[in-house]
Amino acid sequence: MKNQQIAKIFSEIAELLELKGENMFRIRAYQRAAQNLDGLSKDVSGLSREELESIPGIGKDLAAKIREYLETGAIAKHEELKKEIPEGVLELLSIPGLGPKKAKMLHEKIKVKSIVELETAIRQGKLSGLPGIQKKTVDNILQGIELLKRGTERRLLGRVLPLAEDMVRRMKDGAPVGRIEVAGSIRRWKETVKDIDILTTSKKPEKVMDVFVKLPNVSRVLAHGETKSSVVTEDGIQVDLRVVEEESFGAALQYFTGSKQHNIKLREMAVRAGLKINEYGVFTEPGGKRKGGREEEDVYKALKLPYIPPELREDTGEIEAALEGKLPDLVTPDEIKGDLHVHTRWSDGSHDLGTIVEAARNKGYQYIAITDHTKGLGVAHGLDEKRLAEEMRVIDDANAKLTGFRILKGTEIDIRSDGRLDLPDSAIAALDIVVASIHSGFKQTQEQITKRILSAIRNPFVSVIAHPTGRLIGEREAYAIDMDTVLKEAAKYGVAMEINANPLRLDLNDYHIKMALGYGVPLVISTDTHVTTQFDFMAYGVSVARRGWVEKKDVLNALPVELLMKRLNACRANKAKRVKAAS
DNA sequence: GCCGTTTTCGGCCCGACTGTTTTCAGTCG
Repeated sequence: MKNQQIAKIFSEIAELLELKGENMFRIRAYQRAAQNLDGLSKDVSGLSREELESIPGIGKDLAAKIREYLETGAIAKHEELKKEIPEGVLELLSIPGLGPKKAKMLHEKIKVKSIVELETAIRQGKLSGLPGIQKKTVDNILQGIELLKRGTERRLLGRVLPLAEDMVRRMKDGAPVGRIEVAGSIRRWKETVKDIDILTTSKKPEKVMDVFVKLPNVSRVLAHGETKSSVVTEDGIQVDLRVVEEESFGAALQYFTGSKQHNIKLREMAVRAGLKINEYGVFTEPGGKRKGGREEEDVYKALKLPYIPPELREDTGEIEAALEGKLPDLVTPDEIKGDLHVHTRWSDGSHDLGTIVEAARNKGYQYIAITDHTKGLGVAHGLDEKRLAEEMRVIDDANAKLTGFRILKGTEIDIRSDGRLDLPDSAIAALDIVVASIHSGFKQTQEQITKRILSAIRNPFVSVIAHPTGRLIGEREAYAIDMDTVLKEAAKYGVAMEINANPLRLDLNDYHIKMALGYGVPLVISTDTHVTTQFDFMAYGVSVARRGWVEKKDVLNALPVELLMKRLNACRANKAKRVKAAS
């Protein structure tokens, strides 16, 4: 798909125009178009001129530019701008606190063309005497450069969420706060986040702010105001705190949860309905009469919309669905009845069966599937045919002593680099569930990888494909997989795709999940637990599922155990029939 | 540059904090 490439060029054009000081609405038009292209599920290369222009934010001119790129591989306007403004000047915009106006001025007055050059210029004192720049501004730029060097990349939700919750706890303990909640992309459960947004109410805002900027893990205070403060923690994460009145808490929570695009669309709707929405509430316009804002629902109600859960607020069709009364009834954590991907000490897990079962029962589950690795994974003490059979006998014994809980007999079978499974069919035929996944040959071509997964899907006993892209967020790229082909095949055979709940994996991701639902592929949400505490990863898995518009009916492990077994057996029967028909 | 059941022209989401200013521009979210 060329969408992302074109989106990138559009946003670069926007930045270049900013540096030129062009009309800001024109700049916004490019930014908006870039965002919409980035989130578009259809490939633009197949679209006609009319279809292009029907994309929100794309008009005659930008449609022509998209076609220009598709035909020539470049956009003339973009190339011209790049000639005018050296590439390094763009990089100045990435310095926090330094925007287009100052970057432009620095480039024009002292010919700075990169961050390195800017640093040198500062050390040589070349910035003194420039209009609007005094010592404080110079200090801020230097600190901004430091911040940038320490890494401003997006961080794993699984790392940041616990930090955010910890800060909320400390604020509750040490400051006179009323309602307090984490907002921003954390609340939308985005897989990676840039900063932490916390929102609270208080009768003594100044006191709250004083406590906040002095929290023990704060290393720098960026802003310290009456209602808004920003700090950077020792880990280099920015945390913003806002204090609002009780009557505004809902509106503020809605506002600071975002996404930006979602909110802009709501506000545009509000303007058309003669209303004004800001972080303090919903107001009539003109007149300014308050129509609500204490609760988040007030905002949606004012626009005659049902409540839209945070995970859906990405402006990817949720507002349109809400208008039509077609919002999904999203799956919830307490609808999950069991975990279908769990390891024990038999392979690379940390606990014996008893400990794992006890932890699962404490989570309130009705069942788990034990899915230890197979022999191909030597490092994980993978099981051969004989040990797998032994493990299954142990599980049978354990089941005989359990009431109200069932251990499903399973395995996470390795899909070898040649595409064959790691154990013969005879070894896995009697299992309740077979989860297949790739652990080697990540560098293979898309054709090879896809072929391996397809052959696993067609195996008569495989019922789930685990962590289907193999990515480790921020550490390892997904392998080259033709997801479209894989999902179609999975739908055909009734094989489920896993949403791996480990915050480092989270694949399928929200985008692929939507694709899977479109093809009618069954889903499972599993934690891939190796240590009992990892059962708690389920919250991440369910949230990604929700971001992918998943309902309870789409999730196999939201079924009670009898129905789950029925589905798994039906999948096998279906495969057997297909194999017979083919022969 | 986009967009329209007020408009094909004239709007375009909205507010807080900082620093350098004597009333506001720049930046951010």
